[in-house]
Amino acid sequence: KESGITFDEGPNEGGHYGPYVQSQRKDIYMKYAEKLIANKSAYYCFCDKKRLESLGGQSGIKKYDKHCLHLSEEEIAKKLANKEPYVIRQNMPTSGVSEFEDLVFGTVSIENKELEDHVLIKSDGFPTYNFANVVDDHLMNISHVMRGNEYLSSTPKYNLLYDAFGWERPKYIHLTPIMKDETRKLSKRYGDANFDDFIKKGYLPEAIINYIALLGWSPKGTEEKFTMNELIEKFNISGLSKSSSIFDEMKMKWLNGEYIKELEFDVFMEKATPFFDNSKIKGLYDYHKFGKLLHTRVEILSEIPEKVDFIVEFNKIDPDLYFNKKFKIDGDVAKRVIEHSIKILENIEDWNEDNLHLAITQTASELETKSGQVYTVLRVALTGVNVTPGGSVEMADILGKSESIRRLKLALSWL
RNA sequence: GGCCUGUUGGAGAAGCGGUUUAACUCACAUGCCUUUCACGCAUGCAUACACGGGUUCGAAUCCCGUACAGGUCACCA
Repeated sequence: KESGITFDEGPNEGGHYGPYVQSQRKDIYMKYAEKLIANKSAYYCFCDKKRLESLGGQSGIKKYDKHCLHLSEEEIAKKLANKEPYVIRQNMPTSGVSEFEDLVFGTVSIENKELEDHVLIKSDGFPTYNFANVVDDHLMNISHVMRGNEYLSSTPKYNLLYDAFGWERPKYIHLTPIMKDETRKLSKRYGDANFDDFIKKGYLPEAIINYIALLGWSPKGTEEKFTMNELIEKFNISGLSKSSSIFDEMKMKWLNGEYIKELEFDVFMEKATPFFDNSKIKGLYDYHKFGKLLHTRVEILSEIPEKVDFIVEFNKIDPDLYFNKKFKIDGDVAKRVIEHSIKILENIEDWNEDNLHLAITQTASELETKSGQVYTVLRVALTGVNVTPGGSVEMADILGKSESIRRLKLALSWL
């Protein structure tokens, strides 16, 4: 639901082809299995586990030997009457070739002798996936089957089932897996991040969907950023890839950043607030002011704490931090700038960005230096770090007048 | 092991026998912008089509083999 992917039919959605819960369809499967028995495409099998195990060669790979296919009508009737447990097996042809067209992989063919007489109905009366899948898809009017390509090699046996019923085969579209690296699938079972995890990390659902759509499929043009509606409109089977693709969080991150930048500021703040709450500025500094600065500086929301925590950690500043070649700043320059700035800043009555800019310009001109020098010195003096989101004016604005002055005086004492 | 399938730069990919000296995106690098960072803009990433044969006037594109990788071989889905 959160991803924006919806179903047309299902146990929760309803629809005209129910019931949609497999256990409620038990009778249906049995009825169809019996049709297959009637036309010799399937047969009862009474073999027990022990006999089945004895079939295994030294390699451990066994194939059912069609033993029960050759049971006589009377024997079958008798075993059935005795309530002997049974399964129903698909009767595979032993010669010839099965072929089908996959819309992605093209013609796929396999020799029928490779196929085994699989169980269709288990001894508990429930169908195997192999069988339910075919019966359900046909009864529910499925035209296209899209699924992971681990089903590619079992598709021929499903087709044989469609043929045995005289049903039209669906179109097949087998999709490649998303990999974590060259050899391993991205898998929740092995602790890889899933949709929920990415949401918790501050990814936007639209960005995740957009990125995932780009794995194993490529659009016609050179655009890559699409809304769900655009994806639906642009999607075409010919863009589907035959080889698997490796999940690259870096690119998803970039995409997410694009989505974040285009969020309305209010919406951004709404989503960002929980992450601000999780940072050290909670209850201390204005989220809104930091939000303005971080809107273009953050690719995923969970980066917020690490980008803002510095503001509360104000420790003794290493004089080397002031050193700046471009603006010709060293410890002495910093000292003079801070000293003079304090005097001017103390006179600001309305502490806002405009007035702060004016104060810095004034300081620079009175000191007969470039304003860049003042900006740079103050930024370091106010924060104690040399990389900040936003500059000295924004930092001073966030800190407020008294804290700014306090920090500048401290910074001065450390020089 | 048998069978099925795949293999274009670090990642996603376009390309479907000839204007390909192989698009585009991310990552990376550099420059511009700039009070740092980021955004934005520009440029680059030292000629990368798994390898070997073949077909062809011409192959990343067709065929064969090899290597590597994945899938499958359940009374699981």
